[in-house]
Amino acid sequence: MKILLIHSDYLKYQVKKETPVAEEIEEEMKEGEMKECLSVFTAVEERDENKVEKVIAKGVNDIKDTAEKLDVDKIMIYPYAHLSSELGDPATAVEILKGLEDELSHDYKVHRSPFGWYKAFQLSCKGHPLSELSKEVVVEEEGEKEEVVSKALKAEETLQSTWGIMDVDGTLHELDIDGKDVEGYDFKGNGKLKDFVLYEAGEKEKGGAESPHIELMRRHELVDYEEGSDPGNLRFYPKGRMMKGLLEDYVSERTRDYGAMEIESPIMYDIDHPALKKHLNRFPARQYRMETPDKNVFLRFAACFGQFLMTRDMTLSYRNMPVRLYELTRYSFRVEQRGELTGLRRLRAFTMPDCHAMCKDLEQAKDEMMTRMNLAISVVNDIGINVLEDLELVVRATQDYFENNREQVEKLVDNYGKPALIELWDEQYSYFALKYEFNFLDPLGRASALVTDQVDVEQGERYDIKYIDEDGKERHPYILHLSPSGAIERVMFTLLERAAMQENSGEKPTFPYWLAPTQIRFVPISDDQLEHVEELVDDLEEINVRVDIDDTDRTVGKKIRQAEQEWIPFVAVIGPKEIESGKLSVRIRGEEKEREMGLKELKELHEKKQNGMPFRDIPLPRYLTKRAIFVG
RNA sequence: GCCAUCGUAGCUUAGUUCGGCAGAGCGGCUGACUUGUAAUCAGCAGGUCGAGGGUUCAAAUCCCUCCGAUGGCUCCA
Repeated sequence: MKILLIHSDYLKYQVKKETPVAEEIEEEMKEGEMKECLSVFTAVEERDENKVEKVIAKGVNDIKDTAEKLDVDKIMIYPYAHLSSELGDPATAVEILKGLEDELSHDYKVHRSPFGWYKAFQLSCKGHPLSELSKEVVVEEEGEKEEVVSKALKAEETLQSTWGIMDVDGTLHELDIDGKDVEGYDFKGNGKLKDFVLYEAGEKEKGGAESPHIELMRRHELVDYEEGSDPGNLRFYPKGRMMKGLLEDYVSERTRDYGAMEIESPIMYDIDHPALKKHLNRFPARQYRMETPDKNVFLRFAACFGQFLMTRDMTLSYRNMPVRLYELTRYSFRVEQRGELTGLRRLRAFTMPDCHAMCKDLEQAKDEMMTRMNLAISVVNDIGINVLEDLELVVRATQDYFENNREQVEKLVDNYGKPALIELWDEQYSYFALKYEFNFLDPLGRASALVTDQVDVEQGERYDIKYIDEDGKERHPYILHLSPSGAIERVMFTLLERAAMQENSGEKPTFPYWLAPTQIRFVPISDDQLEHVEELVDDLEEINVRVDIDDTDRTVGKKIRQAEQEWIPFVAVIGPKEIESGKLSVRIRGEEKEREMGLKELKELHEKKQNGMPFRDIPLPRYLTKRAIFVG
């Protein structure tokens, strides 16, 4: 509803002729006049339909607000269609206008001019600064929005789960969880798994400390908050962008190697698209919503939409299956509740590698899921996160699915290689019947999922994705949803948290070598060595090493300290001695004493640590004196 | 979203209890020093005290609203 409020000396009207939508009126309503009043020109709009009472309440509120400020006791309600181009139906309009009249009558003298008549009117506006005011009365489409996005969210709230631990040999131990007590399994030597159970199903200790990665991501000039955006949308500095880019490169390369076809799809979708609308109802998340010039759209929370709409239009035969599609979503968007956001761990905009496989039947889906689990294990290990030591497996399924496919779950747990948490749902709240996750546990027992794969038993049909089977009949595929590494930001979160854990246990914290922003730093003792160092750096860059030079006028001690604080793996001090001997004095991070070696040996050490992982050039100027500071 | 805590220079922070001149260290800049494996010395610049409103002779300090951050609840990649 749109309203235009005018503080008037008077408003006077005479009814002339009825329009097709005119309300029936008494003779006495055919003309009217009010002096020293607030004139309320009103247009009821389409979006007010079905929300009559709320619109009235809100409108009354707004009008009273203004009336109080202007200190008037008379109100003229005047229907005025020209305020809006999206008018509601006349019956609703009359209902709302009458409602406003009734409600306002309690406190004001109210006159309502008739709806749907051509009228002549004379109006005198007082002309002071507050005398003209237009307002839009919008009732949040709570009902509607909730309907669209939250069925799965709501279903999840009432979900009943039973919990268990499955051994590698397939034995399932049912857990009895009461607060901080877990019975039914001997967690000896497996404290992390117990922490994980408590995090998922029990109560954990109160009073958590700030996640260490938050300070680290800023101190190392990787990532920072961006107050100019929405919460959970971060800025990446050059070093952070490089690290993230390398991870993106690697995960994408490995996923393509597995046989996935990389595609690209839009980040926004029509909220009124029938298949998408139903899909939203089966995914427990909130979306960013926005208006384009022609449509109401939402921002994707994963790559499903684009890939499914694409496969729906494809011609598929059983011979093509499984069909694997991959996209690195930069970004996926989820409007997580404000209090759920933390640093790199939980964001509203994040980069997720998302790989779907269309499988012709459940048997093929099971086999494919196993292949993909091995891909994920290999990818995560190679990145520098130890799957067995650092992560915990959970398999979640509906009770029904588990009973009929227990063998699959046993194989997944066996393949992972250590006891896993099992969650069984009493009903299927979302589109998947089974999912597994690799979860990282921080020292305070907070779990974050990285890798996940799901068996989707609904959306082949929902999106009308079809393949022609051997018997010539059309069938809907089972769809797997894999993120082979988990969100890239969350991978960075895990790496930083792990570094903090190293530090706490007395080790020197490190980045995986292939991700270290600077891999080798040269520290010349004085400016005299700069020319020589320059040659060494040129030489090293030939074989793809990220090298830089500390050419500041700090003391050697200070330069070393600086390099240590940047967690640089190799630091080479160059003075007259080294130039003389042609050797290098190399400090290796984590070793007590520096080592003397030739350039060749340093190159070999580099190659060994780089281990064939992707490479990007150093993202900052070679000379430290040329570098701008991003954070303190 | 709810509850709690927090927001002072680029960074870390003192000052907020009980209203009364906004201070320091690091970093930056300038100069000196040209240095041998985790902090060289001196000087200078740098502040809408998160934003807006209110109370007051006077607000970083008290009150209100908003924004942002952290932790917990809930939830996820």
